[in-house]
Amino acid sequence: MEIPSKYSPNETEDRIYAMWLEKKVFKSLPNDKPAYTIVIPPPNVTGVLHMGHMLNNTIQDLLIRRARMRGFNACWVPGTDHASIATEAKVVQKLRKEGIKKSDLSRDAFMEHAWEWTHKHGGIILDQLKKLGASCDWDRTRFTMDPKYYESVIDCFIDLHKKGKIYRGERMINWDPAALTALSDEEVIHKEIQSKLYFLKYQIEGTNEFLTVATTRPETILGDTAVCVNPKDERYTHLHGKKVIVPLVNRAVPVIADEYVEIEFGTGCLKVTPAHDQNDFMLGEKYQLEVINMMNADGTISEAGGMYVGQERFAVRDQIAKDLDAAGLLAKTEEHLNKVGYSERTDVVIEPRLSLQWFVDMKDLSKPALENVMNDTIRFFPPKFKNSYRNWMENIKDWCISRQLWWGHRIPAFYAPDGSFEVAKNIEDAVAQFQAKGASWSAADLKQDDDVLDTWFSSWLWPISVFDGFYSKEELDYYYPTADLVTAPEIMFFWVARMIVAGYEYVGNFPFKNVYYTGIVRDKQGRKMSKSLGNSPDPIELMQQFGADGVRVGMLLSSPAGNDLPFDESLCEQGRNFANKIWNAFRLVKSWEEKIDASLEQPESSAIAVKWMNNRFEQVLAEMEDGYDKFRISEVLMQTYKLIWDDFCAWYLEMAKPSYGKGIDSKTYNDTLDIFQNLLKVLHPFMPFLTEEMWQHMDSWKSESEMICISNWPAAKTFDANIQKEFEEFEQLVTEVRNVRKKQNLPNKEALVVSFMKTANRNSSFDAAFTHLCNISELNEVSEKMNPSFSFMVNGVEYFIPYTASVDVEAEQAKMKEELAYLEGFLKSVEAKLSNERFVQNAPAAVLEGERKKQSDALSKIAAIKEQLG
RNA sequence: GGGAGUUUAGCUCAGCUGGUUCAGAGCAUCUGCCUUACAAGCAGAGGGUCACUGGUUCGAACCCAGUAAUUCCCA
Repeated sequence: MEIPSKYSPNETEDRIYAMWLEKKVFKSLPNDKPAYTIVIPPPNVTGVLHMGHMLNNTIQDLLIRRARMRGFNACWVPGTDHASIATEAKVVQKLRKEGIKKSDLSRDAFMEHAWEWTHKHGGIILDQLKKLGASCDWDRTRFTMDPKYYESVIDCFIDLHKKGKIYRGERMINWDPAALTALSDEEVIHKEIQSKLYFLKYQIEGTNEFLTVATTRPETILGDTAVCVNPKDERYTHLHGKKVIVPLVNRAVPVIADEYVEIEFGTGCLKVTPAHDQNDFMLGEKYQLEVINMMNADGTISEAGGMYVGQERFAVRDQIAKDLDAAGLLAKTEEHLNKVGYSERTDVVIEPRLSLQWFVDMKDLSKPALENVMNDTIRFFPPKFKNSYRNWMENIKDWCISRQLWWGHRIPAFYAPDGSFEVAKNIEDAVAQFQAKGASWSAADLKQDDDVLDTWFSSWLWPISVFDGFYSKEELDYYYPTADLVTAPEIMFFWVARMIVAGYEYVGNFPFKNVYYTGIVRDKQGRKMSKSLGNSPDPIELMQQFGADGVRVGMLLSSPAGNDLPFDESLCEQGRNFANKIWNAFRLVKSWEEKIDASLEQPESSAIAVKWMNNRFEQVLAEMEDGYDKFRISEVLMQTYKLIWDDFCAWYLEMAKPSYGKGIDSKTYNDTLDIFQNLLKVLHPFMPFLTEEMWQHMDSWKSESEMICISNWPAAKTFDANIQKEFEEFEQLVTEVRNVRKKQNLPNKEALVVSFMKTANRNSSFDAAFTHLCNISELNEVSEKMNPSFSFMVNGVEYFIPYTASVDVEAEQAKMKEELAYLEGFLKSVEAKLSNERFVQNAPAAVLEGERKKQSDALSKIAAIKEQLG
């Protein structure tokens, strides 16, 4: 059979993936085997695959594939998130293009559009994951708005409300005046903005004196109800208890004193607008200040403002500055670098706003979640994230869960005309509950809350609800807790922490054992990859160019847990090259099939090669298992890479390769197949397509297991560190000989004679491999130095290769002198150490011994060079 | 403003208990090679004041303090 010299992933990957699906190898149902479960961080239902997903899902696939091969019942649950605000924004945008305004639609009509949009664009991302090779159990695909999932979210709300953990209250929230909804803190992006600091003059009541107050938002004076100074600020002590007149508005407000005010900032005086600033609200509650809400939901000035009514907030800011200036009440303005909150979705400036919202009281709920991360019941990788987790959980605030949107889980609260309400699963239950309390409202009287729940209020149940855990214990008991969660550190608070909270609250156990935090994928300039910057490559195109395996390797080559990944296409190129390298190793071994000569004995050089390679495999396997335990994925990949490229291809295959025109003995051939098979197994999680393709080409492998993805992971055996040590000497020897060849321009075809000085303890175990690999015609033991010749020392044994005519003797001697000088300097430093009494007294024996060995090695090398120089 | 990191070769990173795993890896670079699996390759080589300053120690990339640069999270 003809195998092309270049591996072409495009012809392979779809075929292999189709085979896996057809054989249902990713399917999982509870059985006798131990479960190993991962739930996917559900991407936005209408989203498309970006590089962050690629990284994330490659890691998950790797973990799940390895687990599957290690004999676990591996279950990777895929699914998507309804992404309330993002999806609704897209639907609104699409409708607008069609000339339809959301406000003209009924809720039901809008929902129809939203579902239509979801069905049209939903699931694209899941198909893209298949290209990547993701071995999810696709039959389990879940969506956070599936009927059963929906129900669990509503039941959770009702339950927490019953427990008194959910309440309704007036709070300062982040208001998006464009989307007309409250946002969670996490949906607000703080940007540094060059703005102005306005210095406003407040007349002190009953005097002609003025107090100057600095503010970035002069329009909010319409809502001022106090001015605050620091009690320690001596400049203003005389004003405590006095009143000042708000400029233009002419309202008299008290001067209050609170430590909150920073003496250094501005003039040290703070205007207090309780309705329009989080901290001012706090001051307002503390000092019982009047609350004037001077702004409408859309960001225009309200009736309560009294002036500029109906005008837009930023227009008023400019206007009021002019008017203040005209009235002589604007002392000055300064440039000021200010942090301003913007809406993640609409990119408008957030308005702090008082409003009635639903909250979850997190204080008690979060306790087990904090404790069990800190005590490593749930382990974070890398562990440094425990610090910020603790910081957040210890200062946790109540969670605002209502959103003024339609796309999502509608809050199950039913209001009576008198404003009283009941939380119930449906309107019938609500009527019954009202009646139980003696209120005889009928269904027609009641109105359900218009708002929906924060998306995270559904996704925090993900590890439970994907198994219908609220309604059936069967699957939950088997699959939960899951093994690993792979996600980005940015959503540690709004997702990871809350899943842990929900896990303890509803299952009484943690949702996952390990959390692996990936880094952020950045471009070469260190910028985060984003659609708006247009600096993100299209993952699908990348996979077409380099193959899914190449891209997987590229992503993992440089991404230790928690570290950002500076993405560069050259990494994928490296991955592709690696695939090709293995492919060609396969071609070589495959070609031996026809060269087997049963009459041949295994040559000694091959026997040692097999022995060493098997030993090497065990050694690296042990290192890899250790790396996996610590989630040091990129290190494991690099170990695998070097094991295959360097150890197997560069050394083993070269040693085992029959000489030109010769056949191969069947023992070496079979040993090589066994070695190759193990290598492919440990490589499979990284490069599933390539390894499966090769597996399918080799009948003897297929007879062990139909497919590599369900074959058995190699069991760890012991290894002999001595063999590796001997190999390293051999490696050095080969390199020295190659250098000599290079110096003389001697091609490998020409055989060489190598001599070595008779020594008692020279190890000869690799001699056969040495003569085979380096084309040595004679390897002689001599008792006298050979001159003139190249000489070098490997582990205390001196080797000689006679000069041929073309050697530049002068240059050789100059080089030797250089080395001599270096060795003498080295010796001096070692001897200085050894003559230091305190070192000799304090250093451990092993260190001392090492230093003495350095000394004796250096001495013998120096002697050898001196002799060579004559 | 509060908190958490990071700084080692041109790039991306290892370096675990202070000492032979101690200055390393991959990529990139340079020099030879179309050598009968692979030029997407082979063989070899060069490359670092371990951010800076001080301290502890017989001994510091590693521990301590300070400085600088930088990233992230929170307000």
